[in-house]
Amino acid sequence: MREDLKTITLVDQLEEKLLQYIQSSDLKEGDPLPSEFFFAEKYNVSRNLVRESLSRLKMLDVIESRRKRGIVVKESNPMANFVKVVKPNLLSERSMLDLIELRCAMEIGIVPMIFRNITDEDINDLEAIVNNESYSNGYRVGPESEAKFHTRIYKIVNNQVLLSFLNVVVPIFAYTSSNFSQYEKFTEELKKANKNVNHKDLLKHLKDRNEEGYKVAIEHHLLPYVNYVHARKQTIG
Amino acid sequence: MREDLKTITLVDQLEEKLLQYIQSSDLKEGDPLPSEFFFAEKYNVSRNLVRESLSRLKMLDVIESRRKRGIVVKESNPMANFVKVVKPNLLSERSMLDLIELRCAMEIGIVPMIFRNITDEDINDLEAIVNNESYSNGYRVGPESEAKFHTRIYKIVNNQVLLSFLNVVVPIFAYTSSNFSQYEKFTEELKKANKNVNHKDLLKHLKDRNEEGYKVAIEHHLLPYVNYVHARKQTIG
DNA sequence: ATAACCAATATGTAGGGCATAATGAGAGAA
DNA sequence: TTCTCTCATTATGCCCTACATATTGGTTAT
Repeated sequence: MREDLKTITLVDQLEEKLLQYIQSSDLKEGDPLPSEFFFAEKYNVSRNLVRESLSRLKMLDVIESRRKRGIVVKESNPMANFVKVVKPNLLSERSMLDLIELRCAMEIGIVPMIFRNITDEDINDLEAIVNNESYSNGYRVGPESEAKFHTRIYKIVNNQVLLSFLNVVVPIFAYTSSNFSQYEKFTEELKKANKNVNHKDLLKHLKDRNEEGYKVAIEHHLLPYVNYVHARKQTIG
Repeated sequence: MREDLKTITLVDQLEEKLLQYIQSSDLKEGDPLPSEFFFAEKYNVSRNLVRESLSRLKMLDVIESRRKRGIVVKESNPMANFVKVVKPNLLSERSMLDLIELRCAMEIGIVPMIFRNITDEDINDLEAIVNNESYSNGYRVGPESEAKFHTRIYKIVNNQVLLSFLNVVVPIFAYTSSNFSQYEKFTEELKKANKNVNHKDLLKHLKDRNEEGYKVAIEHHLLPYVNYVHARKQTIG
């Protein structure tokens, strides 16, 4: 019934106004904003509220403030600060599953871009990473190695937002594989079906510039996750 | 040189502490948090700073506050509030290109998930949407129709975060196609090469449950964007 | 026992005050 | 004139008090 008790406060409105002000005033990165006092007068609120609103924008990396220098506009990576709040403890399982699913989709979707950009240097770096991996505790490498390899892959695409996204989802993957019980089952099944693909296999396709082969391989590589997400979503509705 | 003048303030630290507090205290959605006064005492700061920190978390939808009721924890869609700040005016061209690229990758990557989930009801809805589209001003529909169709596609995947992501990037697409000059050139080229794919074509593949055909078609459908992004990135380095 | 009322409580907002650091102008020296 | 040092100015960072308001829960009255 009374779900909508969260009142829209002055700070909320002010935040909106300040955003509009910044957007409409055609400011570029590094340009200074008027002082807190100015906004307080302009919008007829106390300096406290202005500070609160600006504080929100600071967190989102829209602006940055320096003592006395005042506040300057920032052009930020829109995903960079996400990593602050997207933490396993604060997310519902549902959201985590969504994020895992998106990461898998992303990884498959960037294949054309990878093969458009890949250079010999990329191959060399990846080779070094793969040679350093240890499969000591089974056929699957640890989350750190996993992240290292895929981060390097993402770099080929030359997309900063994509890299930030990976930073966001890596903790989710780590959390999931160590906390969600039935998870291991899916990896086991894959192994038995002999469809398990490791980084060495992926690298081979990259070396051969074999886009189709890589695409199939990466789909298999991610299949345990996709299956897991699908199954869990069925369960929790 | 002196780029790093942005001092780490007490609010920044407090924000971190409060996040940790929330994460470590094992609170579920709807659970109340201690009062602002409590935190002020606990961390030896003024209530103002506590309010500022909490205000940031509110903006990120981690918490929600109600008069007197106090502050309660929220389990939010991690991407939902993004749409507030990811606005064309506040982004560098670079970030916009990154986002466009990611959206294309996403669209291609979710194809397996679409065909895993699709039902007759989905087909019917999509058919209604396509029949309502007007190609009056050329062979390409407007951004609204574009968004409508793809939103419905995304719904098939049953992924809330994905839908939010679409909300984030739609304004970017609209801004780009109306503000970035050489953009139209790429669409033109595609049309000439007779590779242009419209929603009707996509729908046909969905109807036929033809995953491979759809995959190829959606890649063609998005090719103008991908080419545009690639070309621009080459130009701006 | 139910209804009306009141006190306690926590957020929302205002405004004053002080510390500090960066800036720029003005004074003094070469 | 020009360079350097100093100081007033200014804007952010932080604290404190006070009050309005809305919700909650207990108390009183019927």
